[in-house]
Amino acid sequence: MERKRGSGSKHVYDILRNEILELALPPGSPIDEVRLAQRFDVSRTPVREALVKLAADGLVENLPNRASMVSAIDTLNLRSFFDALVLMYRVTTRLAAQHHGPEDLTAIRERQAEFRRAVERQDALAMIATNQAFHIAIAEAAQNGYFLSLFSRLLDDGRRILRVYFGSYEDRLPQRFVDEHEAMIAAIEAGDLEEADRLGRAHAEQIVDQIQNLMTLRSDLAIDL
Amino acid sequence: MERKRGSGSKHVYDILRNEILELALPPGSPIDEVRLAQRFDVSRTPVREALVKLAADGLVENLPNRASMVSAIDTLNLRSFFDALVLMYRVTTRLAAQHHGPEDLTAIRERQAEFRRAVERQDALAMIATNQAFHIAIAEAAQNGYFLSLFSRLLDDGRRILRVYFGSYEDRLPQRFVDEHEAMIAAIEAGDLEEADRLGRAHAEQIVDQIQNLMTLRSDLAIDL
DNA sequence: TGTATAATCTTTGTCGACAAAATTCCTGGC
DNA sequence: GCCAGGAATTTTGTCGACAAAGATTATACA
Repeated sequence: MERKRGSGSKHVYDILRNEILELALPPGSPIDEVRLAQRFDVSRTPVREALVKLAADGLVENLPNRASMVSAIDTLNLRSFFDALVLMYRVTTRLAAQHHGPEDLTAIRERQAEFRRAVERQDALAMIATNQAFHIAIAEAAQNGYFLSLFSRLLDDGRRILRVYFGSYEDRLPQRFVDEHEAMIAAIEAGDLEEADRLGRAHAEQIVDQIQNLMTLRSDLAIDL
Repeated sequence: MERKRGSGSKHVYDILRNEILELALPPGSPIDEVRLAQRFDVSRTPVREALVKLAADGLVENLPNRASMVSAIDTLNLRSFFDALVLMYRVTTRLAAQHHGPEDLTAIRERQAEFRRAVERQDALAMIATNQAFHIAIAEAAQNGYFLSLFSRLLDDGRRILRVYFGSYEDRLPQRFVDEHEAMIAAIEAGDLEEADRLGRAHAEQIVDQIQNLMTLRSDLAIDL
């Protein structure tokens, strides 16, 4: 099984990235380059390249002369995270209303249909994933690479935060999200910037409130905000 | 001249990054790994690691099986850049007013003093650098890593854009900037969120307008907005 | 002469190896 | 029994080398 030249590093990067986001590699766990090299049947060089990229993404920390570690969640400041998340929800929805093209809308609607199906069959993991894809589609319609990259990073961090604090995902995203998504699509299609902004903000703040409520309920896991 | 173990990659990264931002390496120019390795008297391994990091910063593009290139400016969307820049000016100034500590203010004031001196002696390059440092200090006072990293990237891109379009820096930042900076400091110190936001926005939009004015004047260099 | 094809050269992606740094384990002393 | 110091092991950072992919040059043919 020969792999194509140049794909080694990317392959390792993709797999590792996914395992970190899925918490198969828990935060704080050390990363052994040699073991990874054996596992993927490559040398240490592409493994190290993948680790450098993951460090740039903020998913691993690269201590000098020491083993790399999956970046810990407690280094994430939750207040910063919520502030940035709300702002990016707002601005991507607003700019999508301003700059979207017709093909953007079809992509957004497809993601929304997938999200709706996940909600209907009460598949919590799929809800997280499809909700994320829905908002990434909106961010792509906003046609601003700066906001897209920050938003992507925020949603990735959010996945890890949710899984760390509410590991089992027993809490389901409500039907209400489906309706809010529909309203956002309508505002984007209508090109109503203010309404899109308002909906994005309300949607984001509802998510933040929900997370914070769960956190106060589980005060044993509480961390300083 | 033995260099310390582990510093090789970082050394190459720092030098290259600075040369890219200073346009000593112009956008679009190819990067030869072997030549860099010889120049820095290291092997290709740390050079490649530095290039991967720079690619993550968006400063170089890494084409598979082809030479890496300094990322071209025309891939930057100026509208996106301006949108993101204005928003980050606003939000960092606002959050600095909300979350700053006393040591943040002294750091901000130091940067402002350096900026004032640069304006007084009409040192254009120093103006750019100290103005950037001033706003980074504000962003650090805002205590939000997400916004800080995006803002840093935006200011770096801004340096390259300015140098590409107005290579000689003959245009000087006006005294007015010094006064606006003072007003921002006062609002931050007073904890006046709305005023800080308003000043940040006005400051940013003035900068954007100034750049756009220069661009229309030099329509020969005009690109699509 | 211009173009397509083949041979050659250059440059990247990957590998195994080695040395430095860190970690672990062992030994000796209290 | 516990701690300190040092040896041995493990793991990282760097290196030189080789093969594959791309770029370049040379060649054959129309």
